[in-house]
Amino acid sequence: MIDLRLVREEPDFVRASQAARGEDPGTVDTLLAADERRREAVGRADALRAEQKTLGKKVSSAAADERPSLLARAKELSGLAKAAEAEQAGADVALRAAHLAVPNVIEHGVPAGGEADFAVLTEVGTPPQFDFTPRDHLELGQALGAIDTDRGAKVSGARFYFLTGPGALLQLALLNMAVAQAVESGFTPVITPSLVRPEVMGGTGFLGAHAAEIYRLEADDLYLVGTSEVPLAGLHMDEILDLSGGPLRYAGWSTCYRREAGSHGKDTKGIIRVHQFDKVEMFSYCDPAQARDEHSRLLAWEEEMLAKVEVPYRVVDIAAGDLGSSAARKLDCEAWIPTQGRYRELTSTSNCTTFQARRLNIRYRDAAGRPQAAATLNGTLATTRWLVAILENHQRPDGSVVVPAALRPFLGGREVLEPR
RNA sequence: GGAGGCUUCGCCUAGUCCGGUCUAUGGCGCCGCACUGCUAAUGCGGUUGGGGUUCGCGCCCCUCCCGGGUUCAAAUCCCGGAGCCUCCGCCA
Repeated sequence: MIDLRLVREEPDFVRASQAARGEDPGTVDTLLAADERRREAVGRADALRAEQKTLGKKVSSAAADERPSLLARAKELSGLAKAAEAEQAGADVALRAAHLAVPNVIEHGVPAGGEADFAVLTEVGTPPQFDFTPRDHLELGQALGAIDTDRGAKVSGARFYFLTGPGALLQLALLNMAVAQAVESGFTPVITPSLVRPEVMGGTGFLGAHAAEIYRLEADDLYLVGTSEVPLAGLHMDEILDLSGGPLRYAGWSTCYRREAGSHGKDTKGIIRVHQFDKVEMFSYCDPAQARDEHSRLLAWEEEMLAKVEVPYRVVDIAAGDLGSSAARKLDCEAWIPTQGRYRELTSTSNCTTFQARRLNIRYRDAAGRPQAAATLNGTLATTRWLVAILENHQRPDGSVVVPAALRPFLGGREVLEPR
């Protein structure tokens, strides 16, 4: 939810954000009207309740002969107050709905437009030139005995896989390296639940337009998370945090589940787009005034990881229409995938400002000691998909794969993965 | 799966049987002031959160896990739900 004060005081600012997202600026006016109606309703109900309360108190102390008339008045007021309360409840519901319908206000500088309108901020490294025909990650993975998608499909269906032998070890090495970096950088490592309650999933903003992406366990009314951002955001739900010592930073390790509804036919081969994968995710709670700086730091930590695996990548500024409801700005790092001849997303860091925190009731005390909505941010440190970039970029003519130096300590010192 | 207990203003806690003066008790912590020639002790005062209104002081409403109900009136009575804990059973 966005800040209602901002909507009241600078509606044009919010309308402009909606326009950049390609969404209806009219939702802002709907919200303003709902806000106005609610405040009127609250005023009426409060006044009636106050009157009813004082009268009710008189009843207990009234003389016997005054009681009947007092009770009659009280009863009448009670009815009026109930009606006003019902009206207020209706106005509350309407406001909430209008409030939830407005996505986060974009950060200044975010490119307007849709999926194709991203801006490339930087490119790092150069795509490798092979003097042989490079193999794709699946071919490499199969030869190494690292990836088994056939049996993944047999056991669980399309978009499932087994990581075996060196594949399993490589993923563990990568994720462990991510955790090690996070801990060194001051993050608290966390292994999170993968199933969350509806209010947590909803609070993070995932039950809106992308609800079809999410697995739901109907028998238990729980959702499988698509990222540990969800449980990490829920971690401090309904709490008032002490941020006086700087941001609270967590590095979550979890398995992630995605239905990939609507992506039929895309990336059907290998492990680029799968229903289940593992991820180490950074999550930060901070003072909203520091959120922009924190976003830069998260990006820097992502780039540090990408440097360690030695793959060429670029950083893109995602356009407003492609942000998702919670993010004010989203920066993706995309790695070069040789056999596709293009860059693919490996990391994504979002500044959600106070949007998620308002929904989840996560606050901190400002300098004056007043509770205020905190800012939340997240960013990827490593995922299963990284194996694709590592395998393809570091392959050699014989199908072996060189392990990036930084990763070797996490792989028992192995320098090369050899085909079986 | 079965049985029982618990949930109160940051933390702990009184109050719930028997509805109104609960405008919720006390302790810890925190803040302010006073005092003692030190920031220690002591005393006094303040300290839930949300909302409405106001230039402001302030005033008002809501808030005793959540949602309904009874009543002029609910922390308190009734119904439903959630979470936590204990024990039994089952499984690992």
